[in-house]
Amino acid sequence: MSFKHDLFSQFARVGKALSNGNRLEILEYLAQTERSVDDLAKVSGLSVANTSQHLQQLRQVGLVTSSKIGLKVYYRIAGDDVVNLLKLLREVSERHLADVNQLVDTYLTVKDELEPVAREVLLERVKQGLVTVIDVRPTEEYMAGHLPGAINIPPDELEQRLKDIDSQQEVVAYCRGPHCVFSFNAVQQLRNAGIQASRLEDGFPEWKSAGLPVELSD
Amino acid sequence: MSFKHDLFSQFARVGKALSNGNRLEILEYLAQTERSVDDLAKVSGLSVANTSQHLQQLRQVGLVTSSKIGLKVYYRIAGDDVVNLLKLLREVSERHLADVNQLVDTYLTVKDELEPVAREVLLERVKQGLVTVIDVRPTEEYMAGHLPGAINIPPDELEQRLKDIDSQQEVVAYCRGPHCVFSFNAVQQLRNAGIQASRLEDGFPEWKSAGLPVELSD
DNA sequence: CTACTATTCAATAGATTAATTGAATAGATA
DNA sequence: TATCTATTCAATTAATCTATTGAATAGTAG
Repeated sequence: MSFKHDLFSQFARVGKALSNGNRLEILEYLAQTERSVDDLAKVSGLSVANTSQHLQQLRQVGLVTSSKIGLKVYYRIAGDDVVNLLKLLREVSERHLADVNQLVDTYLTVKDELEPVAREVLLERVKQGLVTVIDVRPTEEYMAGHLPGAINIPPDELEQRLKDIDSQQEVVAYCRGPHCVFSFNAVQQLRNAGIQASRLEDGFPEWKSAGLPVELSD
Repeated sequence: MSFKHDLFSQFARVGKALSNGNRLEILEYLAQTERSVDDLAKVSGLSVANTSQHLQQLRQVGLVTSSKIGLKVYYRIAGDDVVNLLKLLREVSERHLADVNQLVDTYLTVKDELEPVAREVLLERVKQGLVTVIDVRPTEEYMAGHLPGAINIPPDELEQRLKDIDSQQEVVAYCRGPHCVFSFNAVQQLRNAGIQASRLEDGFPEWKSAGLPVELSD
């Protein structure tokens, strides 16, 4: 039964692309916005050659696409289904791998108290002007797309900008994904400042891939 | 940033479990029903020791669970989320890997003509008694769970049982999953016999994990 | 044309993986 | 108790993977 064997081998190629932590990290960066190779090398901390090789592997199985503009080669995620696959991979890991929960519990100690906000609920409250949404990702990622009405406060600017935030209103923070530490820290800081704050359950890529409205900056 | 690194490494462990065709095949068998090690070795064509090692890898990342009953160790899929992950892995592969489409086109030449039936549509028509549903998997898999009202006709029995099928009624066939050849072949045979036949879009595991009703035989 | 930048290519060493083989173990049966 | 069965363990080989290094290539700018 060669067909069955060949077919599973093909599916396994995609699994293999997801079998390395550095590639998964690169995919998370690309889920925020397209980036060039050395841009990705910088944020991931890998060498340029190594980053390039990982990107080529991802491209070979169709998880990312690329195009050359001038000197630079820009890579981007191939589609929303890839974002969904990554989301499900994280969820399955979290549900079935004890080590993941242990890590989350160790590093994100505030997590249990946080009760993340669901996407649909947030959208309604944003429309009614009842909530301030802050995007705690780096500005370049915010610029490439963010939640409607969200204001951008990168992690290192939060402290000095606390005074600009309406302390009477509820604040919801989000960043790259459900395990991105930026939003956990932000919520912690906001609460310490006496502001009612909570975290969005997922990050920007999941919001976007769910087909919810997205705003661009130029 | 050790947390981020460690977390992606954990997710990568699950990816790694999905990075081998034989393991994916084993997971598909387990998605039908729980099975013992040498049972799986037989259906997959792998050696027992090799099968055992693959199963241990799957268990280590929580994709399957096991329990020993008497001499035998029975393995089963850890949850519906694992079935969904496999489904999405297949879909992403099919959408982004040209090789998959080429394989499907080569081996399942009838595919384009088939227009698979959607699950919800089928459920309605089954309730109204408008359609005969046949499960073309091996009997042991059928026994462990099948669509409501489906009759079991394993591939090698179809020819001799063609005369038992009401040729006035529409027939829908399904098997292990969207790429399982049994149902393609069955539809072909049925059509050649002048029966109006089509394929269910997915297989039994996807039906079950979608929360749709399932019937058991004893 | 030359120098520079961003990316890819090619070769390499060390680590990991898959499958095989044969032995070890746990539980059932005679 | 001795034997049989199902599974796991341990050791091995060949193949593959990751990251590093330095060179090659394509495009840009002076």
